[in-house]
Amino acid sequence: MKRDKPKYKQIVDAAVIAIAENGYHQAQVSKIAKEAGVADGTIYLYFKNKEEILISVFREKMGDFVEIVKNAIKKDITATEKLYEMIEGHFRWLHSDRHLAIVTQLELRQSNKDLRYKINEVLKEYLVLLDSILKEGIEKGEFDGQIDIRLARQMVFGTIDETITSWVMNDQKYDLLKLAPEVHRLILNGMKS
Amino acid sequence: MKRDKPKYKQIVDAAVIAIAENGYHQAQVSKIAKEAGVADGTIYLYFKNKEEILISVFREKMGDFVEIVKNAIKKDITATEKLYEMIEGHFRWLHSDRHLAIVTQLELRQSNKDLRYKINEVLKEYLVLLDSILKEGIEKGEFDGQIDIRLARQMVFGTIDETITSWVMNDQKYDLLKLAPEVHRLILNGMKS
Amino acid sequence: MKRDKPKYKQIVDAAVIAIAENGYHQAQVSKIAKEAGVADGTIYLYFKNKEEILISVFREKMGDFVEIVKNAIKKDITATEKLYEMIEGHFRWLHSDRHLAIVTQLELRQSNKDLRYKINEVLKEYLVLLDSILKEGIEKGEFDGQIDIRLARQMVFGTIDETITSWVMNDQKYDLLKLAPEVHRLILNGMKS
Amino acid sequence: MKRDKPKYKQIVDAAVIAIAENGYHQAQVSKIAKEAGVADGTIYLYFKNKEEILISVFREKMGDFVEIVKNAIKKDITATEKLYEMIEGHFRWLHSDRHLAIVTQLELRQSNKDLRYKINEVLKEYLVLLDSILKEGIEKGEFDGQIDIRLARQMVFGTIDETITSWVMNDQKYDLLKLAPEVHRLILNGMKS
DNA sequence: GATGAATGAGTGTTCATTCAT
DNA sequence: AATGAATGAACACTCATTCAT
Repeated sequence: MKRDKPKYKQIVDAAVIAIAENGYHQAQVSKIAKEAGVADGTIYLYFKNKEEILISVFREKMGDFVEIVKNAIKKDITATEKLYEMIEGHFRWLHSDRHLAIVTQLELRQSNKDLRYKINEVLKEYLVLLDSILKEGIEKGEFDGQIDIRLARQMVFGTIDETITSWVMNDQKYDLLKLAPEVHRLILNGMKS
Repeated sequence: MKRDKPKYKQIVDAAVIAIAENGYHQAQVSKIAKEAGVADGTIYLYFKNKEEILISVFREKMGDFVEIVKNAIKKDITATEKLYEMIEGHFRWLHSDRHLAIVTQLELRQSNKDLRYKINEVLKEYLVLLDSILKEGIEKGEFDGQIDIRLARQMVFGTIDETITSWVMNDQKYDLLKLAPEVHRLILNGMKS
Repeated sequence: MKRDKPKYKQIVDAAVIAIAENGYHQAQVSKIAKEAGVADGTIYLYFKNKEEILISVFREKMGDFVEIVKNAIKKDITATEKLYEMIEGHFRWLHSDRHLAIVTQLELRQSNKDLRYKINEVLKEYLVLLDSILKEGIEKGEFDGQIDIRLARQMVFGTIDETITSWVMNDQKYDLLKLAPEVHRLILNGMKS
Repeated sequence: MKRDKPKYKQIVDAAVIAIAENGYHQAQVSKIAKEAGVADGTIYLYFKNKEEILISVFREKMGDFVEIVKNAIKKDITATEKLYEMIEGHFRWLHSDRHLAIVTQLELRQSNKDLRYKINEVLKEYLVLLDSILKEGIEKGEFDGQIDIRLARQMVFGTIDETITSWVMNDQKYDLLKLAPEVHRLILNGMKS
């Protein structure tokens, strides 16, 4: 691997832009290469094939975000607060990179099952962190001890993901970050009056 | 349109099976035609192009389900109960057709952005019903008057969708229907103890 | 298989011309299609892939020749005469098709090992016929009972093949057919005075 | 040219091994360089291009063998005996280098027409020696004065070549050297009883 | 002399759609 | 209405060669 070489990062970043601007199926290797300012063949000095570029996009970018969450979890705060940090961090992560938001929420989902399976592997690291927050909250009595962890995880992730996707499909025209408190509140208290 | 002709339905059903069994990208028009027992060219007497078949799959099948929900809403029950009927109905709908579940949760999401926008148009009818339940619940004081309808809708839909997708990705090996009460409870009360 | 359809033969013949005129590595599928007067995609209705075209070229054309030899062998003539018919038939076969001669003697030998292995399978049918002539000649006392059949076969085939290849490499500028009697004589009597 | 520098020979030897072990089309310049223990670019300090390496392989190795034959011809022996020395020498040459045998009999024949014409230029030196033996034999009355020198040459070379190729294709699993007397006998006396 | 990272031209194959029958 | 043979555009990847160091 040559992940430390500057061209590796250069190509990953170019892939995000090429996919966001042209769409998944129209982001040919030659377009990515052009965007990165390298020759087509150079791509293959850093990636085995096109799929490797795409999985790397997700792994590298998601990795940045997982780091943020990991740091938030280490803090001496309640599970409730950690959950907020996760939601807000997730929103902030994609809010700060319009292209990346389009790629993760819309384009990368068009990939074939093989690639999506690999993407899910990366996603698992995120879901494990979420689970640990949920477990901690239950242990500390902050969250309802009766809840099914798997269902709760699906509610949290499903709500966050759907919120971001809607924001992207609406051309990111409102402020995603401002929604964090209300999403947090809904997840914790539900809709009941 | 020739939606009433028997071959129209025949082709739509064949498309569901072809996609579920071969995957979105491997469900060529010729495979759908073979599954439907017609010639390739015949497809084009009933659909303008391949995209039309796929959008029809979603429209026809989703239509069946929307009818169910519409009937549930007419009943003289509380908004809370209507919400339960919707969740349970959604689960029951996909629980009763394994192929369709695979197609809506996994395969159709690989379609390009254009098709997905069109699918979302169809989905809107469903979301409008969901909104009406939410509004009714707020008016009747069952749901918190402070909630943002859009966010609440995204939580409900995101949670349901993620729950079903997880079930499909786990090869539908547990009983989806049994999860309805807990999902309903989580949405209403949240995770807080 | 669709070997009886006229387009099958049309494509095989086009391949011979395309390869002879452009060389093995420059005979792209698109060139063969153009020569055959069909679209590129049409090729794949009759052949699984490019290699299939090439092996078919050899099989179909070699088949024609093997038939000739089979008929010659049935005749009520001596093994010595049968051997002459084989040599003369081989020369006549390639003499009658300049393009095919170039393809079998020069171009097809550039194919990769896989393809050459398959070509050798076809060639085996020819060598079996040769062996049967040799055995018959030995039994009838026409040929030396001491000779090693395998070596004799290699001498006969090696001599014929080298003679034709030289003729092709010299741009087929002399009369190959006239060499048959002398080649026959050399094989039977050797060089000794 | 830099044929005397140690790296020149080093690269030629590496090419033989790389081609024999990987096949003609899989013997990339980078593989030859690696086998020779030099950088890719270094190859181009000694050879104009890849074709130059391959022609050098044939020239250098064939040259060794031609020397042997030249010495054999100088001896005070009959043309018949010289012919035997040539056959036996040819067999011995390739028998002593398994890699080289694969390269000359199988792999190098996959090269394009251009390269094969150049290889034939090198081969000519060998064929001239063969011709001189044939002429001497005729003059001395050992060989039939009626034979066509060119055809006789093609018989001798074709038989030897086909014999060696068969041996290589059979994974060199029998003793090639033992075949020399019988091949010699066949060429001289033919198959007739 | 030696290196090796970078280059970029070149091609077999698939499949949605058409149209003569 | 129905057929299915024919079409042809579109793209990831390899590898011989170069040249700045």
